[in-house]
Amino acid sequence: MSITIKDVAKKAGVSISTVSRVINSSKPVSSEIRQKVLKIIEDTGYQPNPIARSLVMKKSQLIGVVVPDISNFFIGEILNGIEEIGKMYGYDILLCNTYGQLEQELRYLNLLQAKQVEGIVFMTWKLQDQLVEYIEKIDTPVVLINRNTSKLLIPSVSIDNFQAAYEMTKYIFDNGHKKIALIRNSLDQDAFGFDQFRGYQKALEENGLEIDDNLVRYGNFKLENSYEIVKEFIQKDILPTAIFATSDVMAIGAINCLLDNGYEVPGDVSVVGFNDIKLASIYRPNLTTIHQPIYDIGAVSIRIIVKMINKEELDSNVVILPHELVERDSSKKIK
Amino acid sequence: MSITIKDVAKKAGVSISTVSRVINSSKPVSSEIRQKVLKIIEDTGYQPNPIARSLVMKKSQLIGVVVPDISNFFIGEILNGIEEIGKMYGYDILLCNTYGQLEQELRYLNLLQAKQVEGIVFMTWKLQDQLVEYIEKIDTPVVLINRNTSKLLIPSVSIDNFQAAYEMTKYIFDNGHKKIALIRNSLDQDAFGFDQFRGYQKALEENGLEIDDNLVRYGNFKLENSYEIVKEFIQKDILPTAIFATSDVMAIGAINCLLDNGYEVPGDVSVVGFNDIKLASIYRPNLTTIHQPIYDIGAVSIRIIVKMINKEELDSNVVILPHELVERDSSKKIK
DNA sequence: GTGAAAGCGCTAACAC
DNA sequence: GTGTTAGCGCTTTCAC
Repeated sequence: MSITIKDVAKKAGVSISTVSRVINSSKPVSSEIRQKVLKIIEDTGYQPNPIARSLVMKKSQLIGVVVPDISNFFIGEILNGIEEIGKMYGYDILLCNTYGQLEQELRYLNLLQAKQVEGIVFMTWKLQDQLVEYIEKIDTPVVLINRNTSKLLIPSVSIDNFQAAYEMTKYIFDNGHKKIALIRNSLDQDAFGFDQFRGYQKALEENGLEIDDNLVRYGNFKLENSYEIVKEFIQKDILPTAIFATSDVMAIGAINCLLDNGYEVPGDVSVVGFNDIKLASIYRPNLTTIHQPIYDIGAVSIRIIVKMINKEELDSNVVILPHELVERDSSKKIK
Repeated sequence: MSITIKDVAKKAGVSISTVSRVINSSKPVSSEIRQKVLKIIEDTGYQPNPIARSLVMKKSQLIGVVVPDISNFFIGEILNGIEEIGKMYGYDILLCNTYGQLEQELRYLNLLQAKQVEGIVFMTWKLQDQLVEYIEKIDTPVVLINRNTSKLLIPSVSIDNFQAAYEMTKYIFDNGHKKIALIRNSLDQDAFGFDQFRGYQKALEENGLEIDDNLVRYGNFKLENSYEIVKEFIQKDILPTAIFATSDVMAIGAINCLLDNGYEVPGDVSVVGFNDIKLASIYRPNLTTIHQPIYDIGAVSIRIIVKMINKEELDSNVVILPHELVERDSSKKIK
C-alpha cells in the first residue's frame, strides 16, 4: 500500500490538515513545521492521491479529446499541440477515437462527462445537428476544432476556410487555368467544406468563370476516393488542367491516379491541396497547398478550454488562425 | 450539482447499498426493487461517479500510453489499436508525448503512477538503461512496444526484427544486388535496431558478402537524416545499387534524395523500407517493405496489460507477431 | 498557526 | 434480501 497523507502526518507529528496545507500552500504554516513535513514527504516519496483530491475538489485535471481518426496525418499533428499545451496547464489527455461515427461520438461525449473531464476538445468530419444539440446542452466546456461555429454557441478554432479556398482558386486562375476541378469534402452546410466551396465559387465568378458541375466533386477525405474521381475525369475525357483538392491526402490521391495513367504533374495537370501536413512536402512532387498552423490549432484549442474551465471571458467565440498559400512543385503556370 | 447515489436511494426509498447492488449486480436484489431503482436511474439520468468509485476500489480504469511522437505515422497507427481494444475492456487512454527525451519519459512514468493508472504501454526510440531500471522497479504493469525484451523482465510485443531484416536483405541479394547499404537506427544494443543489423549481417555473410562500413549508416528515424546520408553516398561516389532503410520514412528520404539528384528508383537504385505504414503504399514509387501488423501490435499490447492488471499468467513475456515482406515498386532485379 | 471533524460519492463488510 | 456503517485519501470549514 502506498503512503498517504495520514502517514506523513503521523511521522511529522502533526495533523493531516497541516500536511494538506503545506502541500497546497493553501494556508500559512510555520516555517519550522513546513520544513519538517517537506522533509518527510521527500524521504517517503509521498505523492498525494489525485483521485481522492478530485473527489473532494470535483476536478479531474482531465481533458477529453475526441477525434475521428488518430492515425490521420492532420489530426496527429494537432494532437501534438493539444498534448503539449495541455500538460503545460497540468491537464492530462483522455483520448477517444470515433471513426467519425455519430453513435461513437455521442457515446464518448457521454463517457467523458461521466469520467468528469473538465473540458472536451472535439473534432469530427461531419458535425451533425444532433451532436450540436447535445454539445450545447451539456455543462462541460467543449471547443470544436477546424470548424467555424459563428452560427453556434460552441467556441471553435480554425482558419478562414472561405478565404483560403478563394486565394487558392484565384492563384490557380492567375496561373492561366480555366478548367479548375474541385474535390471537396462531403459535409453538412455549416462545415468548413462549404466555406471552401464558397471561396472557390467566388474566385471563379469574379473571373467570369462558370461552375462546371462535372468538375465539382465530393470526396470523403480518403485517398482512394479522389483517385476514383480523377479516374472518372479521365474516362469521361473531361480532365481539367487543374485540380484543387481540399485536403492534401486527396490531392495526393489525385496525383497518384494521374501518374498511374501516364499524365505528368504539373506538366499536364496542376494539383493543389489543403492543410500542408508533413506529407505535403515529403511526397513528390511537393504539394502546392494551403498551410494551416496545425500545431497551433491544437494549442489554441486547449488554451480556450482552460479559459472556459476557469470561467474566464473568451475574447471571441470563434478563433481564426492565419493561413498561407505555399507554392511548391505540383502546380505551374500555363498559357 | 449532479445527482448521486444518495438521491437515487432516497427517491427509490431504499438504502444506498441496494442501489449500489443493482448498479454493480454485486449481490442479489429482489426483482421488484431492482426494477424500481432501475427506473429511477433511467428517469434521473444518474451516472455513478467513477472518481468516487476509483477511490474506494483503488482502480482508475485508466491506462497510460507513453509515446515518443504522436504525429509519427507508425505510432499513430499503433494508437488506433491501443485505443480501440482499450475501450473494449473499459479502459481509457491517458496519452503522453515524450519526444523521446529520457527526462520526459521518467517524468511521465512518475506522473502516470501518481494518477493511479492501472497499466502503462510504453514506446520509445531508445530504451535507456535508467528507464529499464525504473520500469522494473515500479508496481504498475508496463508493456514495451516494438522491442524485444527477452533479456529483461518487462513484457513486450514486436515482430522478429532479426528475421525480417534477414529476409529483406536476402531478398535484395537474390535480386542481384551486391552493394547493399543499410540505413539503420541509431540505438542501444538491446534494441530492435541491433536485431535488424544482425539480420542484415547474417544475410550478407551467408552469401559471402562483406560488410562495408561505408554503407552501414545510422539514421535517426527522420526523413532529412536519410536524405543527407544518401547525399553523402552520391558525393563520395559510393552509391550502392540497393539501399535498405529500417523505416519507411527513412526509405522515402533516401528516394527523395535520389530523385532530386537525377537518379531513378528503382531504375538506378533499389530502395526498400521497413514497417509498411500507410504512406508506404501512398508514396510513389510504392515501397517494397516489411509489413508489420501495426494495429495488432497496439491491440496485443493492451491485451497483455489487461492480463497483467488481472494478475493472469502471461503465456510468454515476449510476444512476437508475424511480419511479411511486401514487394512493390521501389525495388527491382538487376543482373 | 494548528487540529478536529465533516464530507466528497462510492463499495463492501457486517448485521439483521 | 436489505440496511447500517466504516472507510477510501483528501480538502476545508470551524474552533481554539
